[in-house]
Amino acid sequence: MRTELAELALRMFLDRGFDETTVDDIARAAGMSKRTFFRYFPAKEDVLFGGADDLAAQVADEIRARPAGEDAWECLRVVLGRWERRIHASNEELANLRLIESTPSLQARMQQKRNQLRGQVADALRERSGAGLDAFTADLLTSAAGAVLDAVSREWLRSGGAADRAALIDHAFTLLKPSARGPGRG
Amino acid sequence: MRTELAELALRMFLDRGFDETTVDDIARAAGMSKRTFFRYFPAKEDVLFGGADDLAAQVADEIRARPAGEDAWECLRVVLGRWERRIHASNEELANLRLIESTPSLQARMQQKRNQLRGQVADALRERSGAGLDAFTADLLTSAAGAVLDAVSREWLRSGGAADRAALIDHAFTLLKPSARGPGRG
DNA sequence: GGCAGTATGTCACTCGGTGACATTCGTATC
DNA sequence: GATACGAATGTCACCGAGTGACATACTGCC
Repeated sequence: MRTELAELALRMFLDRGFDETTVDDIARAAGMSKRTFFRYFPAKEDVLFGGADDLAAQVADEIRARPAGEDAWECLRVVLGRWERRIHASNEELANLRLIESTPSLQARMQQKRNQLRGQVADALRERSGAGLDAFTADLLTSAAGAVLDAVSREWLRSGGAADRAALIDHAFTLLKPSARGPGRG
Repeated sequence: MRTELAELALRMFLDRGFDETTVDDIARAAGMSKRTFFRYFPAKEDVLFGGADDLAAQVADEIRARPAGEDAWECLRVVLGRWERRIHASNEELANLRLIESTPSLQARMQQKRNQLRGQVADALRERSGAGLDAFTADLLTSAAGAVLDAVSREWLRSGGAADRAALIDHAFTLLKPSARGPGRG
């Protein structure tokens, strides 16, 4: 039900634009009232980010499942690389991303979701490595990883979907790999 | 006028909270109508980010003014370090940041502003170094720099304002310094 | 059949934001 | 000093996102 609603809404957004599509329009098209729509989704924007919370938990779990001795940055590269490949594999994702990128309120919601994810990942990263990783470093590394995904998404968008996301991610992670100094090992 | 309005609004936000303070409340307290408020600020959130646009332009200019031969990452570290020190020096900033961090819509607006800044900085970075920096790398470096500032802000907040921001920024920039491989020089 | 619980609809309301139009006010000009 | 003009402001009506309260189905269950 949530899924059907989400698909319908997405189609309407791509067709008319996000701001030009009223919640009432969506609800009517789905044969329900506006009030009911808001019982499925807390906000209009969330219709596009339905799976984000589950995803965050899943990613955090994958992080926790990595070997405790593994370098934190390497761990992020592996897990987020996999995630990225899983999520943005489909063709629809390009239109989807374009929609988000061209709609401020959607961009805002996306960043909020990503920040939640980042927090969970930072926690998972610290759990995984015992007391070997301070809060600041975990924050820094997850923020940097987010920056990588961000820049890659932008480049992918810029290339019209032609860019090799996996290669870009790999390259970016390599470029920003923390230089070993201080208690760097996680 | 904008400034007075901004100060009044901030006081009210800190006092009652952002969501609990109506635009009409602010306008009334300032002796004007709601409509007039919206002629000074395009949105309620913007009352806190009045200077952000000027600041972005200023930062971009500083970037452009750096020597063309300087390493891009070093350039970011210097300019953003200065900026950071200038902005967050005051005591009020702690309460301010706490307010933003605890209010989703303010956080969203802040990130939007920061992303605008990021874009301008990326452009400035590329202008500065002729054709020596591709769009993706500029995006990646500015995103990473943003990640640094983000993580530092969070740590500063976590420490209750006690942390040494300058030292943290320095440390973070050093940690994430791009390893020289490929056409790395900017 | 009656009963509880859940999904839904309806209604009224708040608040952020905007467009249209009237009004005021300071000021330059004749 | 009257006037005309433009900018700032107020008023009003409106839209759309959300929410709370309450009524009303539609289930399964005893």
